[in-house]
Parts: sequence; C-alpha cells; structure tokens
Amino acid sequence: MQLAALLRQAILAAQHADALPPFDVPQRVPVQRSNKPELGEYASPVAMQLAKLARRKPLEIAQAIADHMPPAEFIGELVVAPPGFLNIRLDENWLTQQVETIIAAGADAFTLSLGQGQRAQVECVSANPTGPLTVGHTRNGIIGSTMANILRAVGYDVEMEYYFNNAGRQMRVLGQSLQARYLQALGVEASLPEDGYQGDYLAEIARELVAKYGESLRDEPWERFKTEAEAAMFAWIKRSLAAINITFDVFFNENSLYENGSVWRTLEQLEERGYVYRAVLREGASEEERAKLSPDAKEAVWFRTTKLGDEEDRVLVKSSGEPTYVLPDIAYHVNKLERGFDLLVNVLGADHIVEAQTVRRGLQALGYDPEPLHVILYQFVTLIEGGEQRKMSTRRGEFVTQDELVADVGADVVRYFILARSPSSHLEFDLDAAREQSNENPVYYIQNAHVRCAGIFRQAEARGFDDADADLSLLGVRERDFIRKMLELPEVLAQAYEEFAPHKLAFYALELARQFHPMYDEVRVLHSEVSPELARARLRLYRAARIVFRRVLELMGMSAPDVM
RNA sequence: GCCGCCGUAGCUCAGUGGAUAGAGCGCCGGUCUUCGAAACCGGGCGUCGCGGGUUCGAGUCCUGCCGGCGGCACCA
Repeated sequence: MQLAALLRQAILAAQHADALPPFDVPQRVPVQRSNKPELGEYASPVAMQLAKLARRKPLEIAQAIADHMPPAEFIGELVVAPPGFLNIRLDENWLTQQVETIIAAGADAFTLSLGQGQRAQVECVSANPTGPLTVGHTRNGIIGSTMANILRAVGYDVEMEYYFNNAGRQMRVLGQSLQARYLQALGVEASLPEDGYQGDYLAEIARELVAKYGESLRDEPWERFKTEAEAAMFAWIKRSLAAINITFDVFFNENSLYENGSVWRTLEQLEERGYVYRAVLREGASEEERAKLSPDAKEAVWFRTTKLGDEEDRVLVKSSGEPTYVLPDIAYHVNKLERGFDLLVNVLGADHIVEAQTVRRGLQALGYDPEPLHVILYQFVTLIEGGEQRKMSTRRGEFVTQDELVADVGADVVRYFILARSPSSHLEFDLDAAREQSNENPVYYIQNAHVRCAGIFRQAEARGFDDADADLSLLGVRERDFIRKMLELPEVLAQAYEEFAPHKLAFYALELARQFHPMYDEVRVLHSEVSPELARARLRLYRAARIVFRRVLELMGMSAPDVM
C-alpha cells in the first residue's frame, strides 16, 4: 500500500520543515482499514506511536504529518482525530474510476507485483501412494494450492510439487497385499501379509489386473505388483486431486536422491561440518533410555541437532545402515534450494513439526540460509455429523476418504469449508451444514453473487443494452461502498501472502458477497424506473463485480457458475 | 513430565498493539407484478478460559495457572 509510504514521506517532510523534531522514522508506518467507515477508509495510529520519540502530543504530531502530506490523486481527505489518529478518505472520483481499472484488467484484476517474478515452490499433499487420500491430505492440498494461487496473484512464478517415496517397507507391503488380492481374484489360496492393506480398493485393482493380464502375472514377484499398485494409486490420487482443482507440476521421487548419491553426500557434508557422531545411544540419553537398551544394540549415526538448539539429537542412519526419513528430507530441501527457488512453502500436518525443525537445522548445519523455507503447519480435521465427532485415524483403518467427502457435499463446498479456517485451528467439518444447499451455506451465498451478475448480463444482452461510455459519477452510496469492498482484495492478497494465511481469502469472499446482495436488491439495472444513463453506470459496476467475484472464487480454487 | 497449537456470542470461527470486539449458522418476525428469494429487512447474544505484568493503549505481547488436541521412535 503506497499510503504508508506517503505518510512516511510526510513525516520526513515535517521534520525537514521543523514541524517535527528529528528522530529516526520507522521504516514501516502502520496503516489499517478503519473500523469506523464514517471517518474514512484508512486510519493510521502512527502519531501515537511517535509521541515518545518526538516528545510531542500525539495530536500535534498528527497535525504536523497531515500538514506535510504529499498530494495523491486517490486521497480525498486527511483528518486528524483524537487521541491522535490520522483518518484518510479516498477521493470519490478516483474511487468510481476504479470500476474501469478493474474492467480493463479483466481476469488479471488486482494482480500485484510483490513477488517481482521470483520463483516460488509450494510442496504439499506428498502422500505416499499406499492408499486413497483422506481428509487430512485434503486440507493439506487446499491450503497448498490456494497458497500457490495467492503467490501467483502477488507476482511469483509458482511451481506445485508433490514429494513421494515408493521404496520403503510400506510400499513392499502394498505390493505384497496386491499380489495376494490378485491371486485371490484368480481363485488361488493366498493371504494378506502381516500389516497388509485391508482396504477394498486393492481387491478392485486386482480385478482390473485380471481383466487386463488374465493369469499371466501368477508367478510374478511382489515387485511387479508394487509397480502396478503404485501406478494405480497415483492415477487415483491425481484424479481425486483434480476433482478439487489441485494439480501438480512436479512429482519428486525420494528415490532419485539415493540414485544420484545426494543422500550420502549430505551425510558426508554434515560430518565434515562436525554435526555427526556414531553411537549406540544419543549423547545425553537418560538412565531410563540406557536401561532399556539391549546388550547387543549396534551403533547408529546421529545428527547433533542439540548444537542448533534442539532438545535431543536425531538419528540420521539406523543401526541397520538404513537412513531415517531425516537424511533424505534434508537432501531434498538442499535440492530445492539448489534449484534456485526464492521462496519454498511446505504444507505439513501439525504432527510433523519436529520434522520441519530438523530439516531447518539440517540446512543451517550445511551452511544454507533456511530463510526462503516457510512451513505452514495445519491442525487436524474432525468430521461432525449429527453433532457427533469422528476422529480420523489411518492407523485404525477408520478414515473418511476425500472422494467420499467430495461425493457427499461437492468439490466447491469442500474447498470453501476447509479454506475458511486458519491452518493453526483444529477444523471441525460440519457435514450437515456442508450438505445444506440453501442460503444457510456460505458457499452458495458467495457463488450466487456471481450467478446474479451473470443473470443481469444475460438480460441486458437480450435487450440489446450495453454499458459503453458509462458515467460512473451517477453511482450512489451503496455502489460506492461496494467498490470500496472490491478494492480491499489487493490488501487481502498481500496479507494472505505475508502471513501465509490463505483463509483470509475465504473470509473476504463472504464479506464481499455480504456487501453485494443488499446492493443487488436495491440497485436495479433493467427496471422501468431506472434512466438509461443510470442503468449504464450500474451495469458497468456489475461488470466489475462479476470480474472480482470470479477472481476471488478462482483464487480459492472454486468454480464461478453462471447458473446454479 | 517437556514441547507445540487452541480457548472470543448458544454452535463453528474471524480478529495486522489502537477508537464502541465481529461474521456465518441457529432462533423470532416481516418482504417476491419488472435483472434469479440459494436473496433482502428488522430483532440479541460477550467476565475475549483465569490471575499477574509490559504499554499512553492488550482479545492481540510477556509470565504463571486451568482445560482441549497433538507431538515427544533407530515410523514417515
């Protein structure tokens, strides 16, 4: 917002003119949306904050700033109010003219340049292909993909990435489970391995294999079935994600980090920098841990994270010689940084917090600046139905899949309900509310605003009416208030970006619709009592409104229907 | 026990250290002869978990309790 910059200039100018004593002017001058709209759109409490520095009364400081404010076309009025607020009102002509600015920008309306074309990567979902996506993954993907949309809108070049592991024990069990299902489908006696995957989906894939290959896979090793299972699972996962508007640019296989040697190279580098030791037990282990140790326990390789503020050191390589997830994870993030991204966003469930910290410490230990890496941690999802809670637990095989949820309430509702919560809050997904297809459901309330705009244009077109050469000064209070609301979008975007808070978009969308519907009722376009000039101006406004609703819905990954 | 997140209206939740704390839902009552009523209009709801502290100013920052959830693996 350039208002903050102007206020800063005004402070400097006031000092220059001896209207204010010399002091260091803060880089960031606070400006906020006024919560008293009758006093103007924006308010700044800066004078009160400077009172101590300047050793003057806040009111005097505010007045000095106001007196030296550089002129700007969008500022209509700047008023000082006790105890020291600076209230700024937008210029009315500038305001109505923004309708044209929005229409001219069209689908790119309110695109910002904060990212300056820098490269950002959003890594999210990253579920291993062992089963269908659950609602936990859904929250992950919705936060990630919306964040990606926001980053694009503020001027980043964005890539979506999905990280997966198709090599571990889980995948072997998956392959063996499918093998058993395949043999069963052929009528051969076979049982699932211990800890095998119970889900019906493997039996289904097995039937498809029979249809495709007949009995020819009968003597194939489990590895063959792992490959088949993985392909089927990924096809499924991609289909599920596409259904809620999530697509990826890159699927990154953890295994490639082993193949190109970077996992072991990472270990060597950590060792060279003195962050590694080999021991049966971590340094500083308690007596209790010592006592639990079996006498023939072998050495593991440890990462001395305590040197970087951790409570205890972490294992890099198990005594079996196999790395834990920590080592490839660090190698992976080194890889991300080496690919030249300026910003790395990683969406993780709250239970992965230690993992996030350890990766960060790994990068630090290797001499990288972890600053570009930002992790969005989100809390768990609970489904509520009939007032009862169901907790998600993959371990107990008691989970609701994303597909079930989407089939139940629809993709747009899933996206909105999940987005409309701060990631740091536990999410209670109320199925009964989500199923509601009426004004009780904010999703339809928002989308209906777009539908109503589309309706106006259908009618206008049918009557051969257009909005060329509209005189926007004819717009009334309701319309102007709505324009004010539309103009908040860039601020919402900037804030959602800076705070990694995609949910702000959802709340804004509801507020915008809340401002729209009363206007729609009152401000008619194609009505016998509305003069053609006025109708043109209003139609022009609805054209901008339609653009903004479409823009907001698309940023949230939702559809902007013309009819419902 | 230690660490993290959360605690704001009946419910689900917003709330960048600033002015009189908000929204949706729920509840009650009204409104369709003209662009879609999935809408509009009116009605009330608060010890911001509790106690200290910092500040000109605290729901917001610090601290101690209380409660809910999660994490404390040679699983990922």
